[in-house]
Amino acid sequence: MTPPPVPPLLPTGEEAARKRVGDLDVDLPSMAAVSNLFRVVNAVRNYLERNVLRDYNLTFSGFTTLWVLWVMGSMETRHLAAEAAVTKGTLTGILKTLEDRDLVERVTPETDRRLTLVHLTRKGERRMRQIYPRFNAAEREMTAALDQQERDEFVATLRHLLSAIEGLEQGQAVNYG
Amino acid sequence: MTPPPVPPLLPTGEEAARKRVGDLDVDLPSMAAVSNLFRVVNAVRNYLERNVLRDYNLTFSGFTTLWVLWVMGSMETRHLAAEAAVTKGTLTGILKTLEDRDLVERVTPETDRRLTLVHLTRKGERRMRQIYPRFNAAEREMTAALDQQERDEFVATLRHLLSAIEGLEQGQAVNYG
DNA sequence: TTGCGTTCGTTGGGTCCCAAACGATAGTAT
DNA sequence: ATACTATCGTTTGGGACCCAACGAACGCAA
Repeated sequence: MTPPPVPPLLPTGEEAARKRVGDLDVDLPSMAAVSNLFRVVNAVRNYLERNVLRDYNLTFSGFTTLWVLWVMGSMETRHLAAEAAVTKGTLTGILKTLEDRDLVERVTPETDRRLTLVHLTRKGERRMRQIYPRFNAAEREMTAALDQQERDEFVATLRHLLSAIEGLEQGQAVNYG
Repeated sequence: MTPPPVPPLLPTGEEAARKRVGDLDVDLPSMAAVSNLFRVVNAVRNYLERNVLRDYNLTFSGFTTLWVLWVMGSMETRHLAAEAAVTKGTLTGILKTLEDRDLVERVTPETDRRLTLVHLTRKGERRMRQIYPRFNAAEREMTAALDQQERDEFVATLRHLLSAIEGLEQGQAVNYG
């Protein structure tokens, strides 16, 4: 375990980026916002997967899907996909995995045989009651560095961004359908 | 194209979540921070992929990889993986795709045949000069809703979160290696 | 009732993603 | 020289992800 011969590369590469694109007409603040956003999300997802979800053999997407069902109740596939922010095709695979583990069930209603109603099994609900407290505790650990005001402003900005981007997508909407 | 018979579900499900977990001892603000963070990133990634990257047949990961090479110059696989925030194994696949498209090259240096040095081809560099202005323009569109102060505070909070999470991971570090 | 367009969830193909195991290479201590 | 050990990038296996194409089921009009 010898120390590396050279100092580690800049973690974010931001300084290098500023120099490289300096001659182009680049908006650096928006670059910083987007690239740091992705860094944070990677860190958050990895932290949750490695410290919580791993113990229950669940992926982040699997957890999200179970969470939506737990919070909002049984729902049809396309709505579930929209809530979990994945396409219907992706959700098919996720549900297959969860169904193999007996955490969810798929039912075709007789009133319209095109549909599929998804709901949590008993086991799925029990599992969520175990996991969620730990998941939320990890969320709290990660955001503990922010005081109340900074955290509230952060959430407000996230909502602000979300509605702005949805506005940009008008007419060519992301449909997850 | 008939309108849906019922109003769309709450996009974030936050209200429903508050009711569902109300009896548990849950930290709602951190839940809001994390879940909105993921929503925003999904929206940002989708917007960039559909409006910019798609025209060049590039995935988000492929673009990120090219961007790091473009900005920071040729580098060895493990460093590139760390910069792009993926594991070495993942990067192997990404590089295979990019190499098939003649955008990057892999070279084994004679001084140490365990290593692989990755660099952009001429075509790869030309491609980046085409794409990046459009990519950055899209970044600017998405963050245009934020005034300068809000944007700066947002970036500061992102950095704050990043270092906090890295602190939590001490000793069981994520090392993309 | 027989078409015909629409709306479902699923499938297939290509890519990405991680963790773990692996083979090749290099360094080091006998 | 010869093991031992550490360090590379790659491979493997399970899963997630999108898009586009699809078949089954539905609804409505001719």
